Amino acid sequence: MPELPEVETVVQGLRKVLEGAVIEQAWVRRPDLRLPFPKGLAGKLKGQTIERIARRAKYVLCHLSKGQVLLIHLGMSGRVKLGKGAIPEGKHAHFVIRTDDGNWACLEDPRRFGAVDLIDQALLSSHPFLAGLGPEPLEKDFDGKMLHKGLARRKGPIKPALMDQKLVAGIGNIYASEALFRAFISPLRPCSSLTLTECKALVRTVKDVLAAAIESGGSSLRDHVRPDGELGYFQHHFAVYAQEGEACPRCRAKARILRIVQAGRSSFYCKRCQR
DNA sequence: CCTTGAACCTGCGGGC
DNA sequence: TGCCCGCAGGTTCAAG
Repeated sequence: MPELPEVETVVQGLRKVLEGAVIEQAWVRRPDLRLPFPKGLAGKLKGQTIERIARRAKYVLCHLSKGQVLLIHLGMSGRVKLGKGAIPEGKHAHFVIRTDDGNWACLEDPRRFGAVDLIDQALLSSHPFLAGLGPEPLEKDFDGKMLHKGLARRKGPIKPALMDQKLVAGIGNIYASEALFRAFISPLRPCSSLTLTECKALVRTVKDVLAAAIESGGSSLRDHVRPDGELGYFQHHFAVYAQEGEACPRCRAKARILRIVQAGRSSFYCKRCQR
């Protein structure tokens, strides 16, 4: 499910219910996600207060009272559900915590590309998942100048580069296509050919599309629901993603949305509007 | 270094 | 109905 907007939506949902609560019990049902669960995780979580929940790129970071951080990555198909009362038993309910006020949070992940780790706060930024991540796209340090410099000596096309978490962290397959469409830039354009003006425009559209998606509660495709069970609805605003064969929303009937494969992922664009 | 492609795993929808 | 194929929001590792 999750690119930055979806993860941000998850974080916002979890905050309301979990921040300030004490973990009364935790269960690891199936430990073999992409990264094996840390040994003794359930026991280590028991009794800790969830002080603050944050996001870095596509990672959920639950800061705990003993100076530790519970890191959650949702992979491709992960979701977090919240509830009260009976603990969920589903086949893909791999990890559950229950708080002292009777709420539970459950990580479900059919494809098991997700990961959970528990790390000391002091070691957070050097954790293998987080070290080397580029700037947050919604922060000020992601700007046209920085992007232009970052692209200057890259060889390949812009679209896979936008998804490179070392360049800028949090953009995935949906929002890369959407941001490029809004900036009228072809996904095939060589990175080094983008002018500073185009980089500024692209930074603007990346920020705009991510902010708009967060505002809409993220995109609900196959798996993604918000922790409260509500659906995000940004998928109804896709201009190009998964719109192959549809009329381009900008030039209308004059061109249809194309699907191509780049670095093994689908890209969607309008050949007429994006140069 | 940099880039691409395959691999990880399950589920769903389409075509036959 | 059932089977086979392609496809899916991410990351990482090997190979070129």
